[in-house]
Amino acid sequence: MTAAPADQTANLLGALALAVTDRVAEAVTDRSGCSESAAAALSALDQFLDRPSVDRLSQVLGLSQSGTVRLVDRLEQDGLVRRGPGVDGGTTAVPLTAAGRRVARGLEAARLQVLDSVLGPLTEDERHTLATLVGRMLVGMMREPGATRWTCRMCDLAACGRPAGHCPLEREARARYG
Amino acid sequence: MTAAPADQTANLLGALALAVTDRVAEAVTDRSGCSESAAAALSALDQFLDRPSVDRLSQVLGLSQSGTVRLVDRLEQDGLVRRGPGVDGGTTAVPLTAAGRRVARGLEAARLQVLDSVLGPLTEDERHTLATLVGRMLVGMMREPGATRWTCRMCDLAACGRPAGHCPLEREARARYG
DNA sequence: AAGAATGCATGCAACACACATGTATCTCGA
DNA sequence: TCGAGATACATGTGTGTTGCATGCATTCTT
Repeated sequence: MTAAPADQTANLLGALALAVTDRVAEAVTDRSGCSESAAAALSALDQFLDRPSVDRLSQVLGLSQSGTVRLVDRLEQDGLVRRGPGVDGGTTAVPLTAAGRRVARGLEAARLQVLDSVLGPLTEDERHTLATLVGRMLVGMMREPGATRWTCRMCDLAACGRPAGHCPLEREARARYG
Repeated sequence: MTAAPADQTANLLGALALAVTDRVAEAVTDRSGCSESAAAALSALDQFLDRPSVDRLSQVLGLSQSGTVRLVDRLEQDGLVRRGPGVDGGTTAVPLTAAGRRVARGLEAARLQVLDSVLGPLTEDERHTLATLVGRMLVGMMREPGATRWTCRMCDLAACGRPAGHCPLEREARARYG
């Protein structure tokens, strides 16, 4: 048995990333009945933003401003969000409706369930090891805040452990930018 | 410091998968100047198939048959593939042109470069550990051959070590289906 | 108070994709 | 050898998602 090629790990990582992203997207869109970007928007609205504006949402999702407006149009038409007055007159807030929050929660659960099943073959110890390595890679991929889109869109804040300071990205961000 | 939540690993895995997929897609489309599915098609045509037919391509990419026909239209229009007679009169072969192969190779290199940089923070030992864990997860995600789309689309066969029998998916497939 | 900047909305267009259908070729049985 | 069914590719049509350019309202700066 000859040595594995140097790039095998890289290749496997790419395959896993693609496969996992596919499965999550499939589960999430099946569960919520809405498109991928709509799902990402709902997830973000459920978690990231206090009083989410259209503009902020466009940053999180990496969509253009007009694209985000259309997306919000669709979500509003489906009764998942409603537009309201923002903090000042120039902005519009986009809070979730009760139905929207329900869909968002379901979609997050579906995501975590898929991810959990992917981790199925690993022991507890191995998961811990994996978490460490993945955290380091994610930290390495960090960019300045507000660069393009959130690397963490679709993240589950509670699961991530961010409030308790367990999220490696959050910790790194604190260390870098205070 | 309280214990990390049980789902943290799952969440980190999801974040990494999304981030990696994003970066790869960005690099690949920047490099090749074509869409994501076009890039996947070029990669597949460069590697997976002996005498690729439209139908087979649609299976690999998980596109509908008509969608694949349009995709091939575009690729042909860009001079990246050319349609030719297939093995029998009913089929059409879609080999890469020289230009197409060049683009495909560049795109694969861009992909591996991104993945390699993601692995940057890890030591050699850690990469080895990661490869083992990722391989196990991928095997766990396997489905019957011909299910929907290839989990390995965009894979680099040489990097994967498939010819030498290093690819965990290939090994598992052999064990299962001979 | 005037001008610049910011944020949201809309007209318009492009792109990728799916569904339904049409057409050509192959396969198999009588 | 002929015809029925299967297979594979192509095309008409419609839809959903996105971006660009632009218009308009509000806020900030000087």
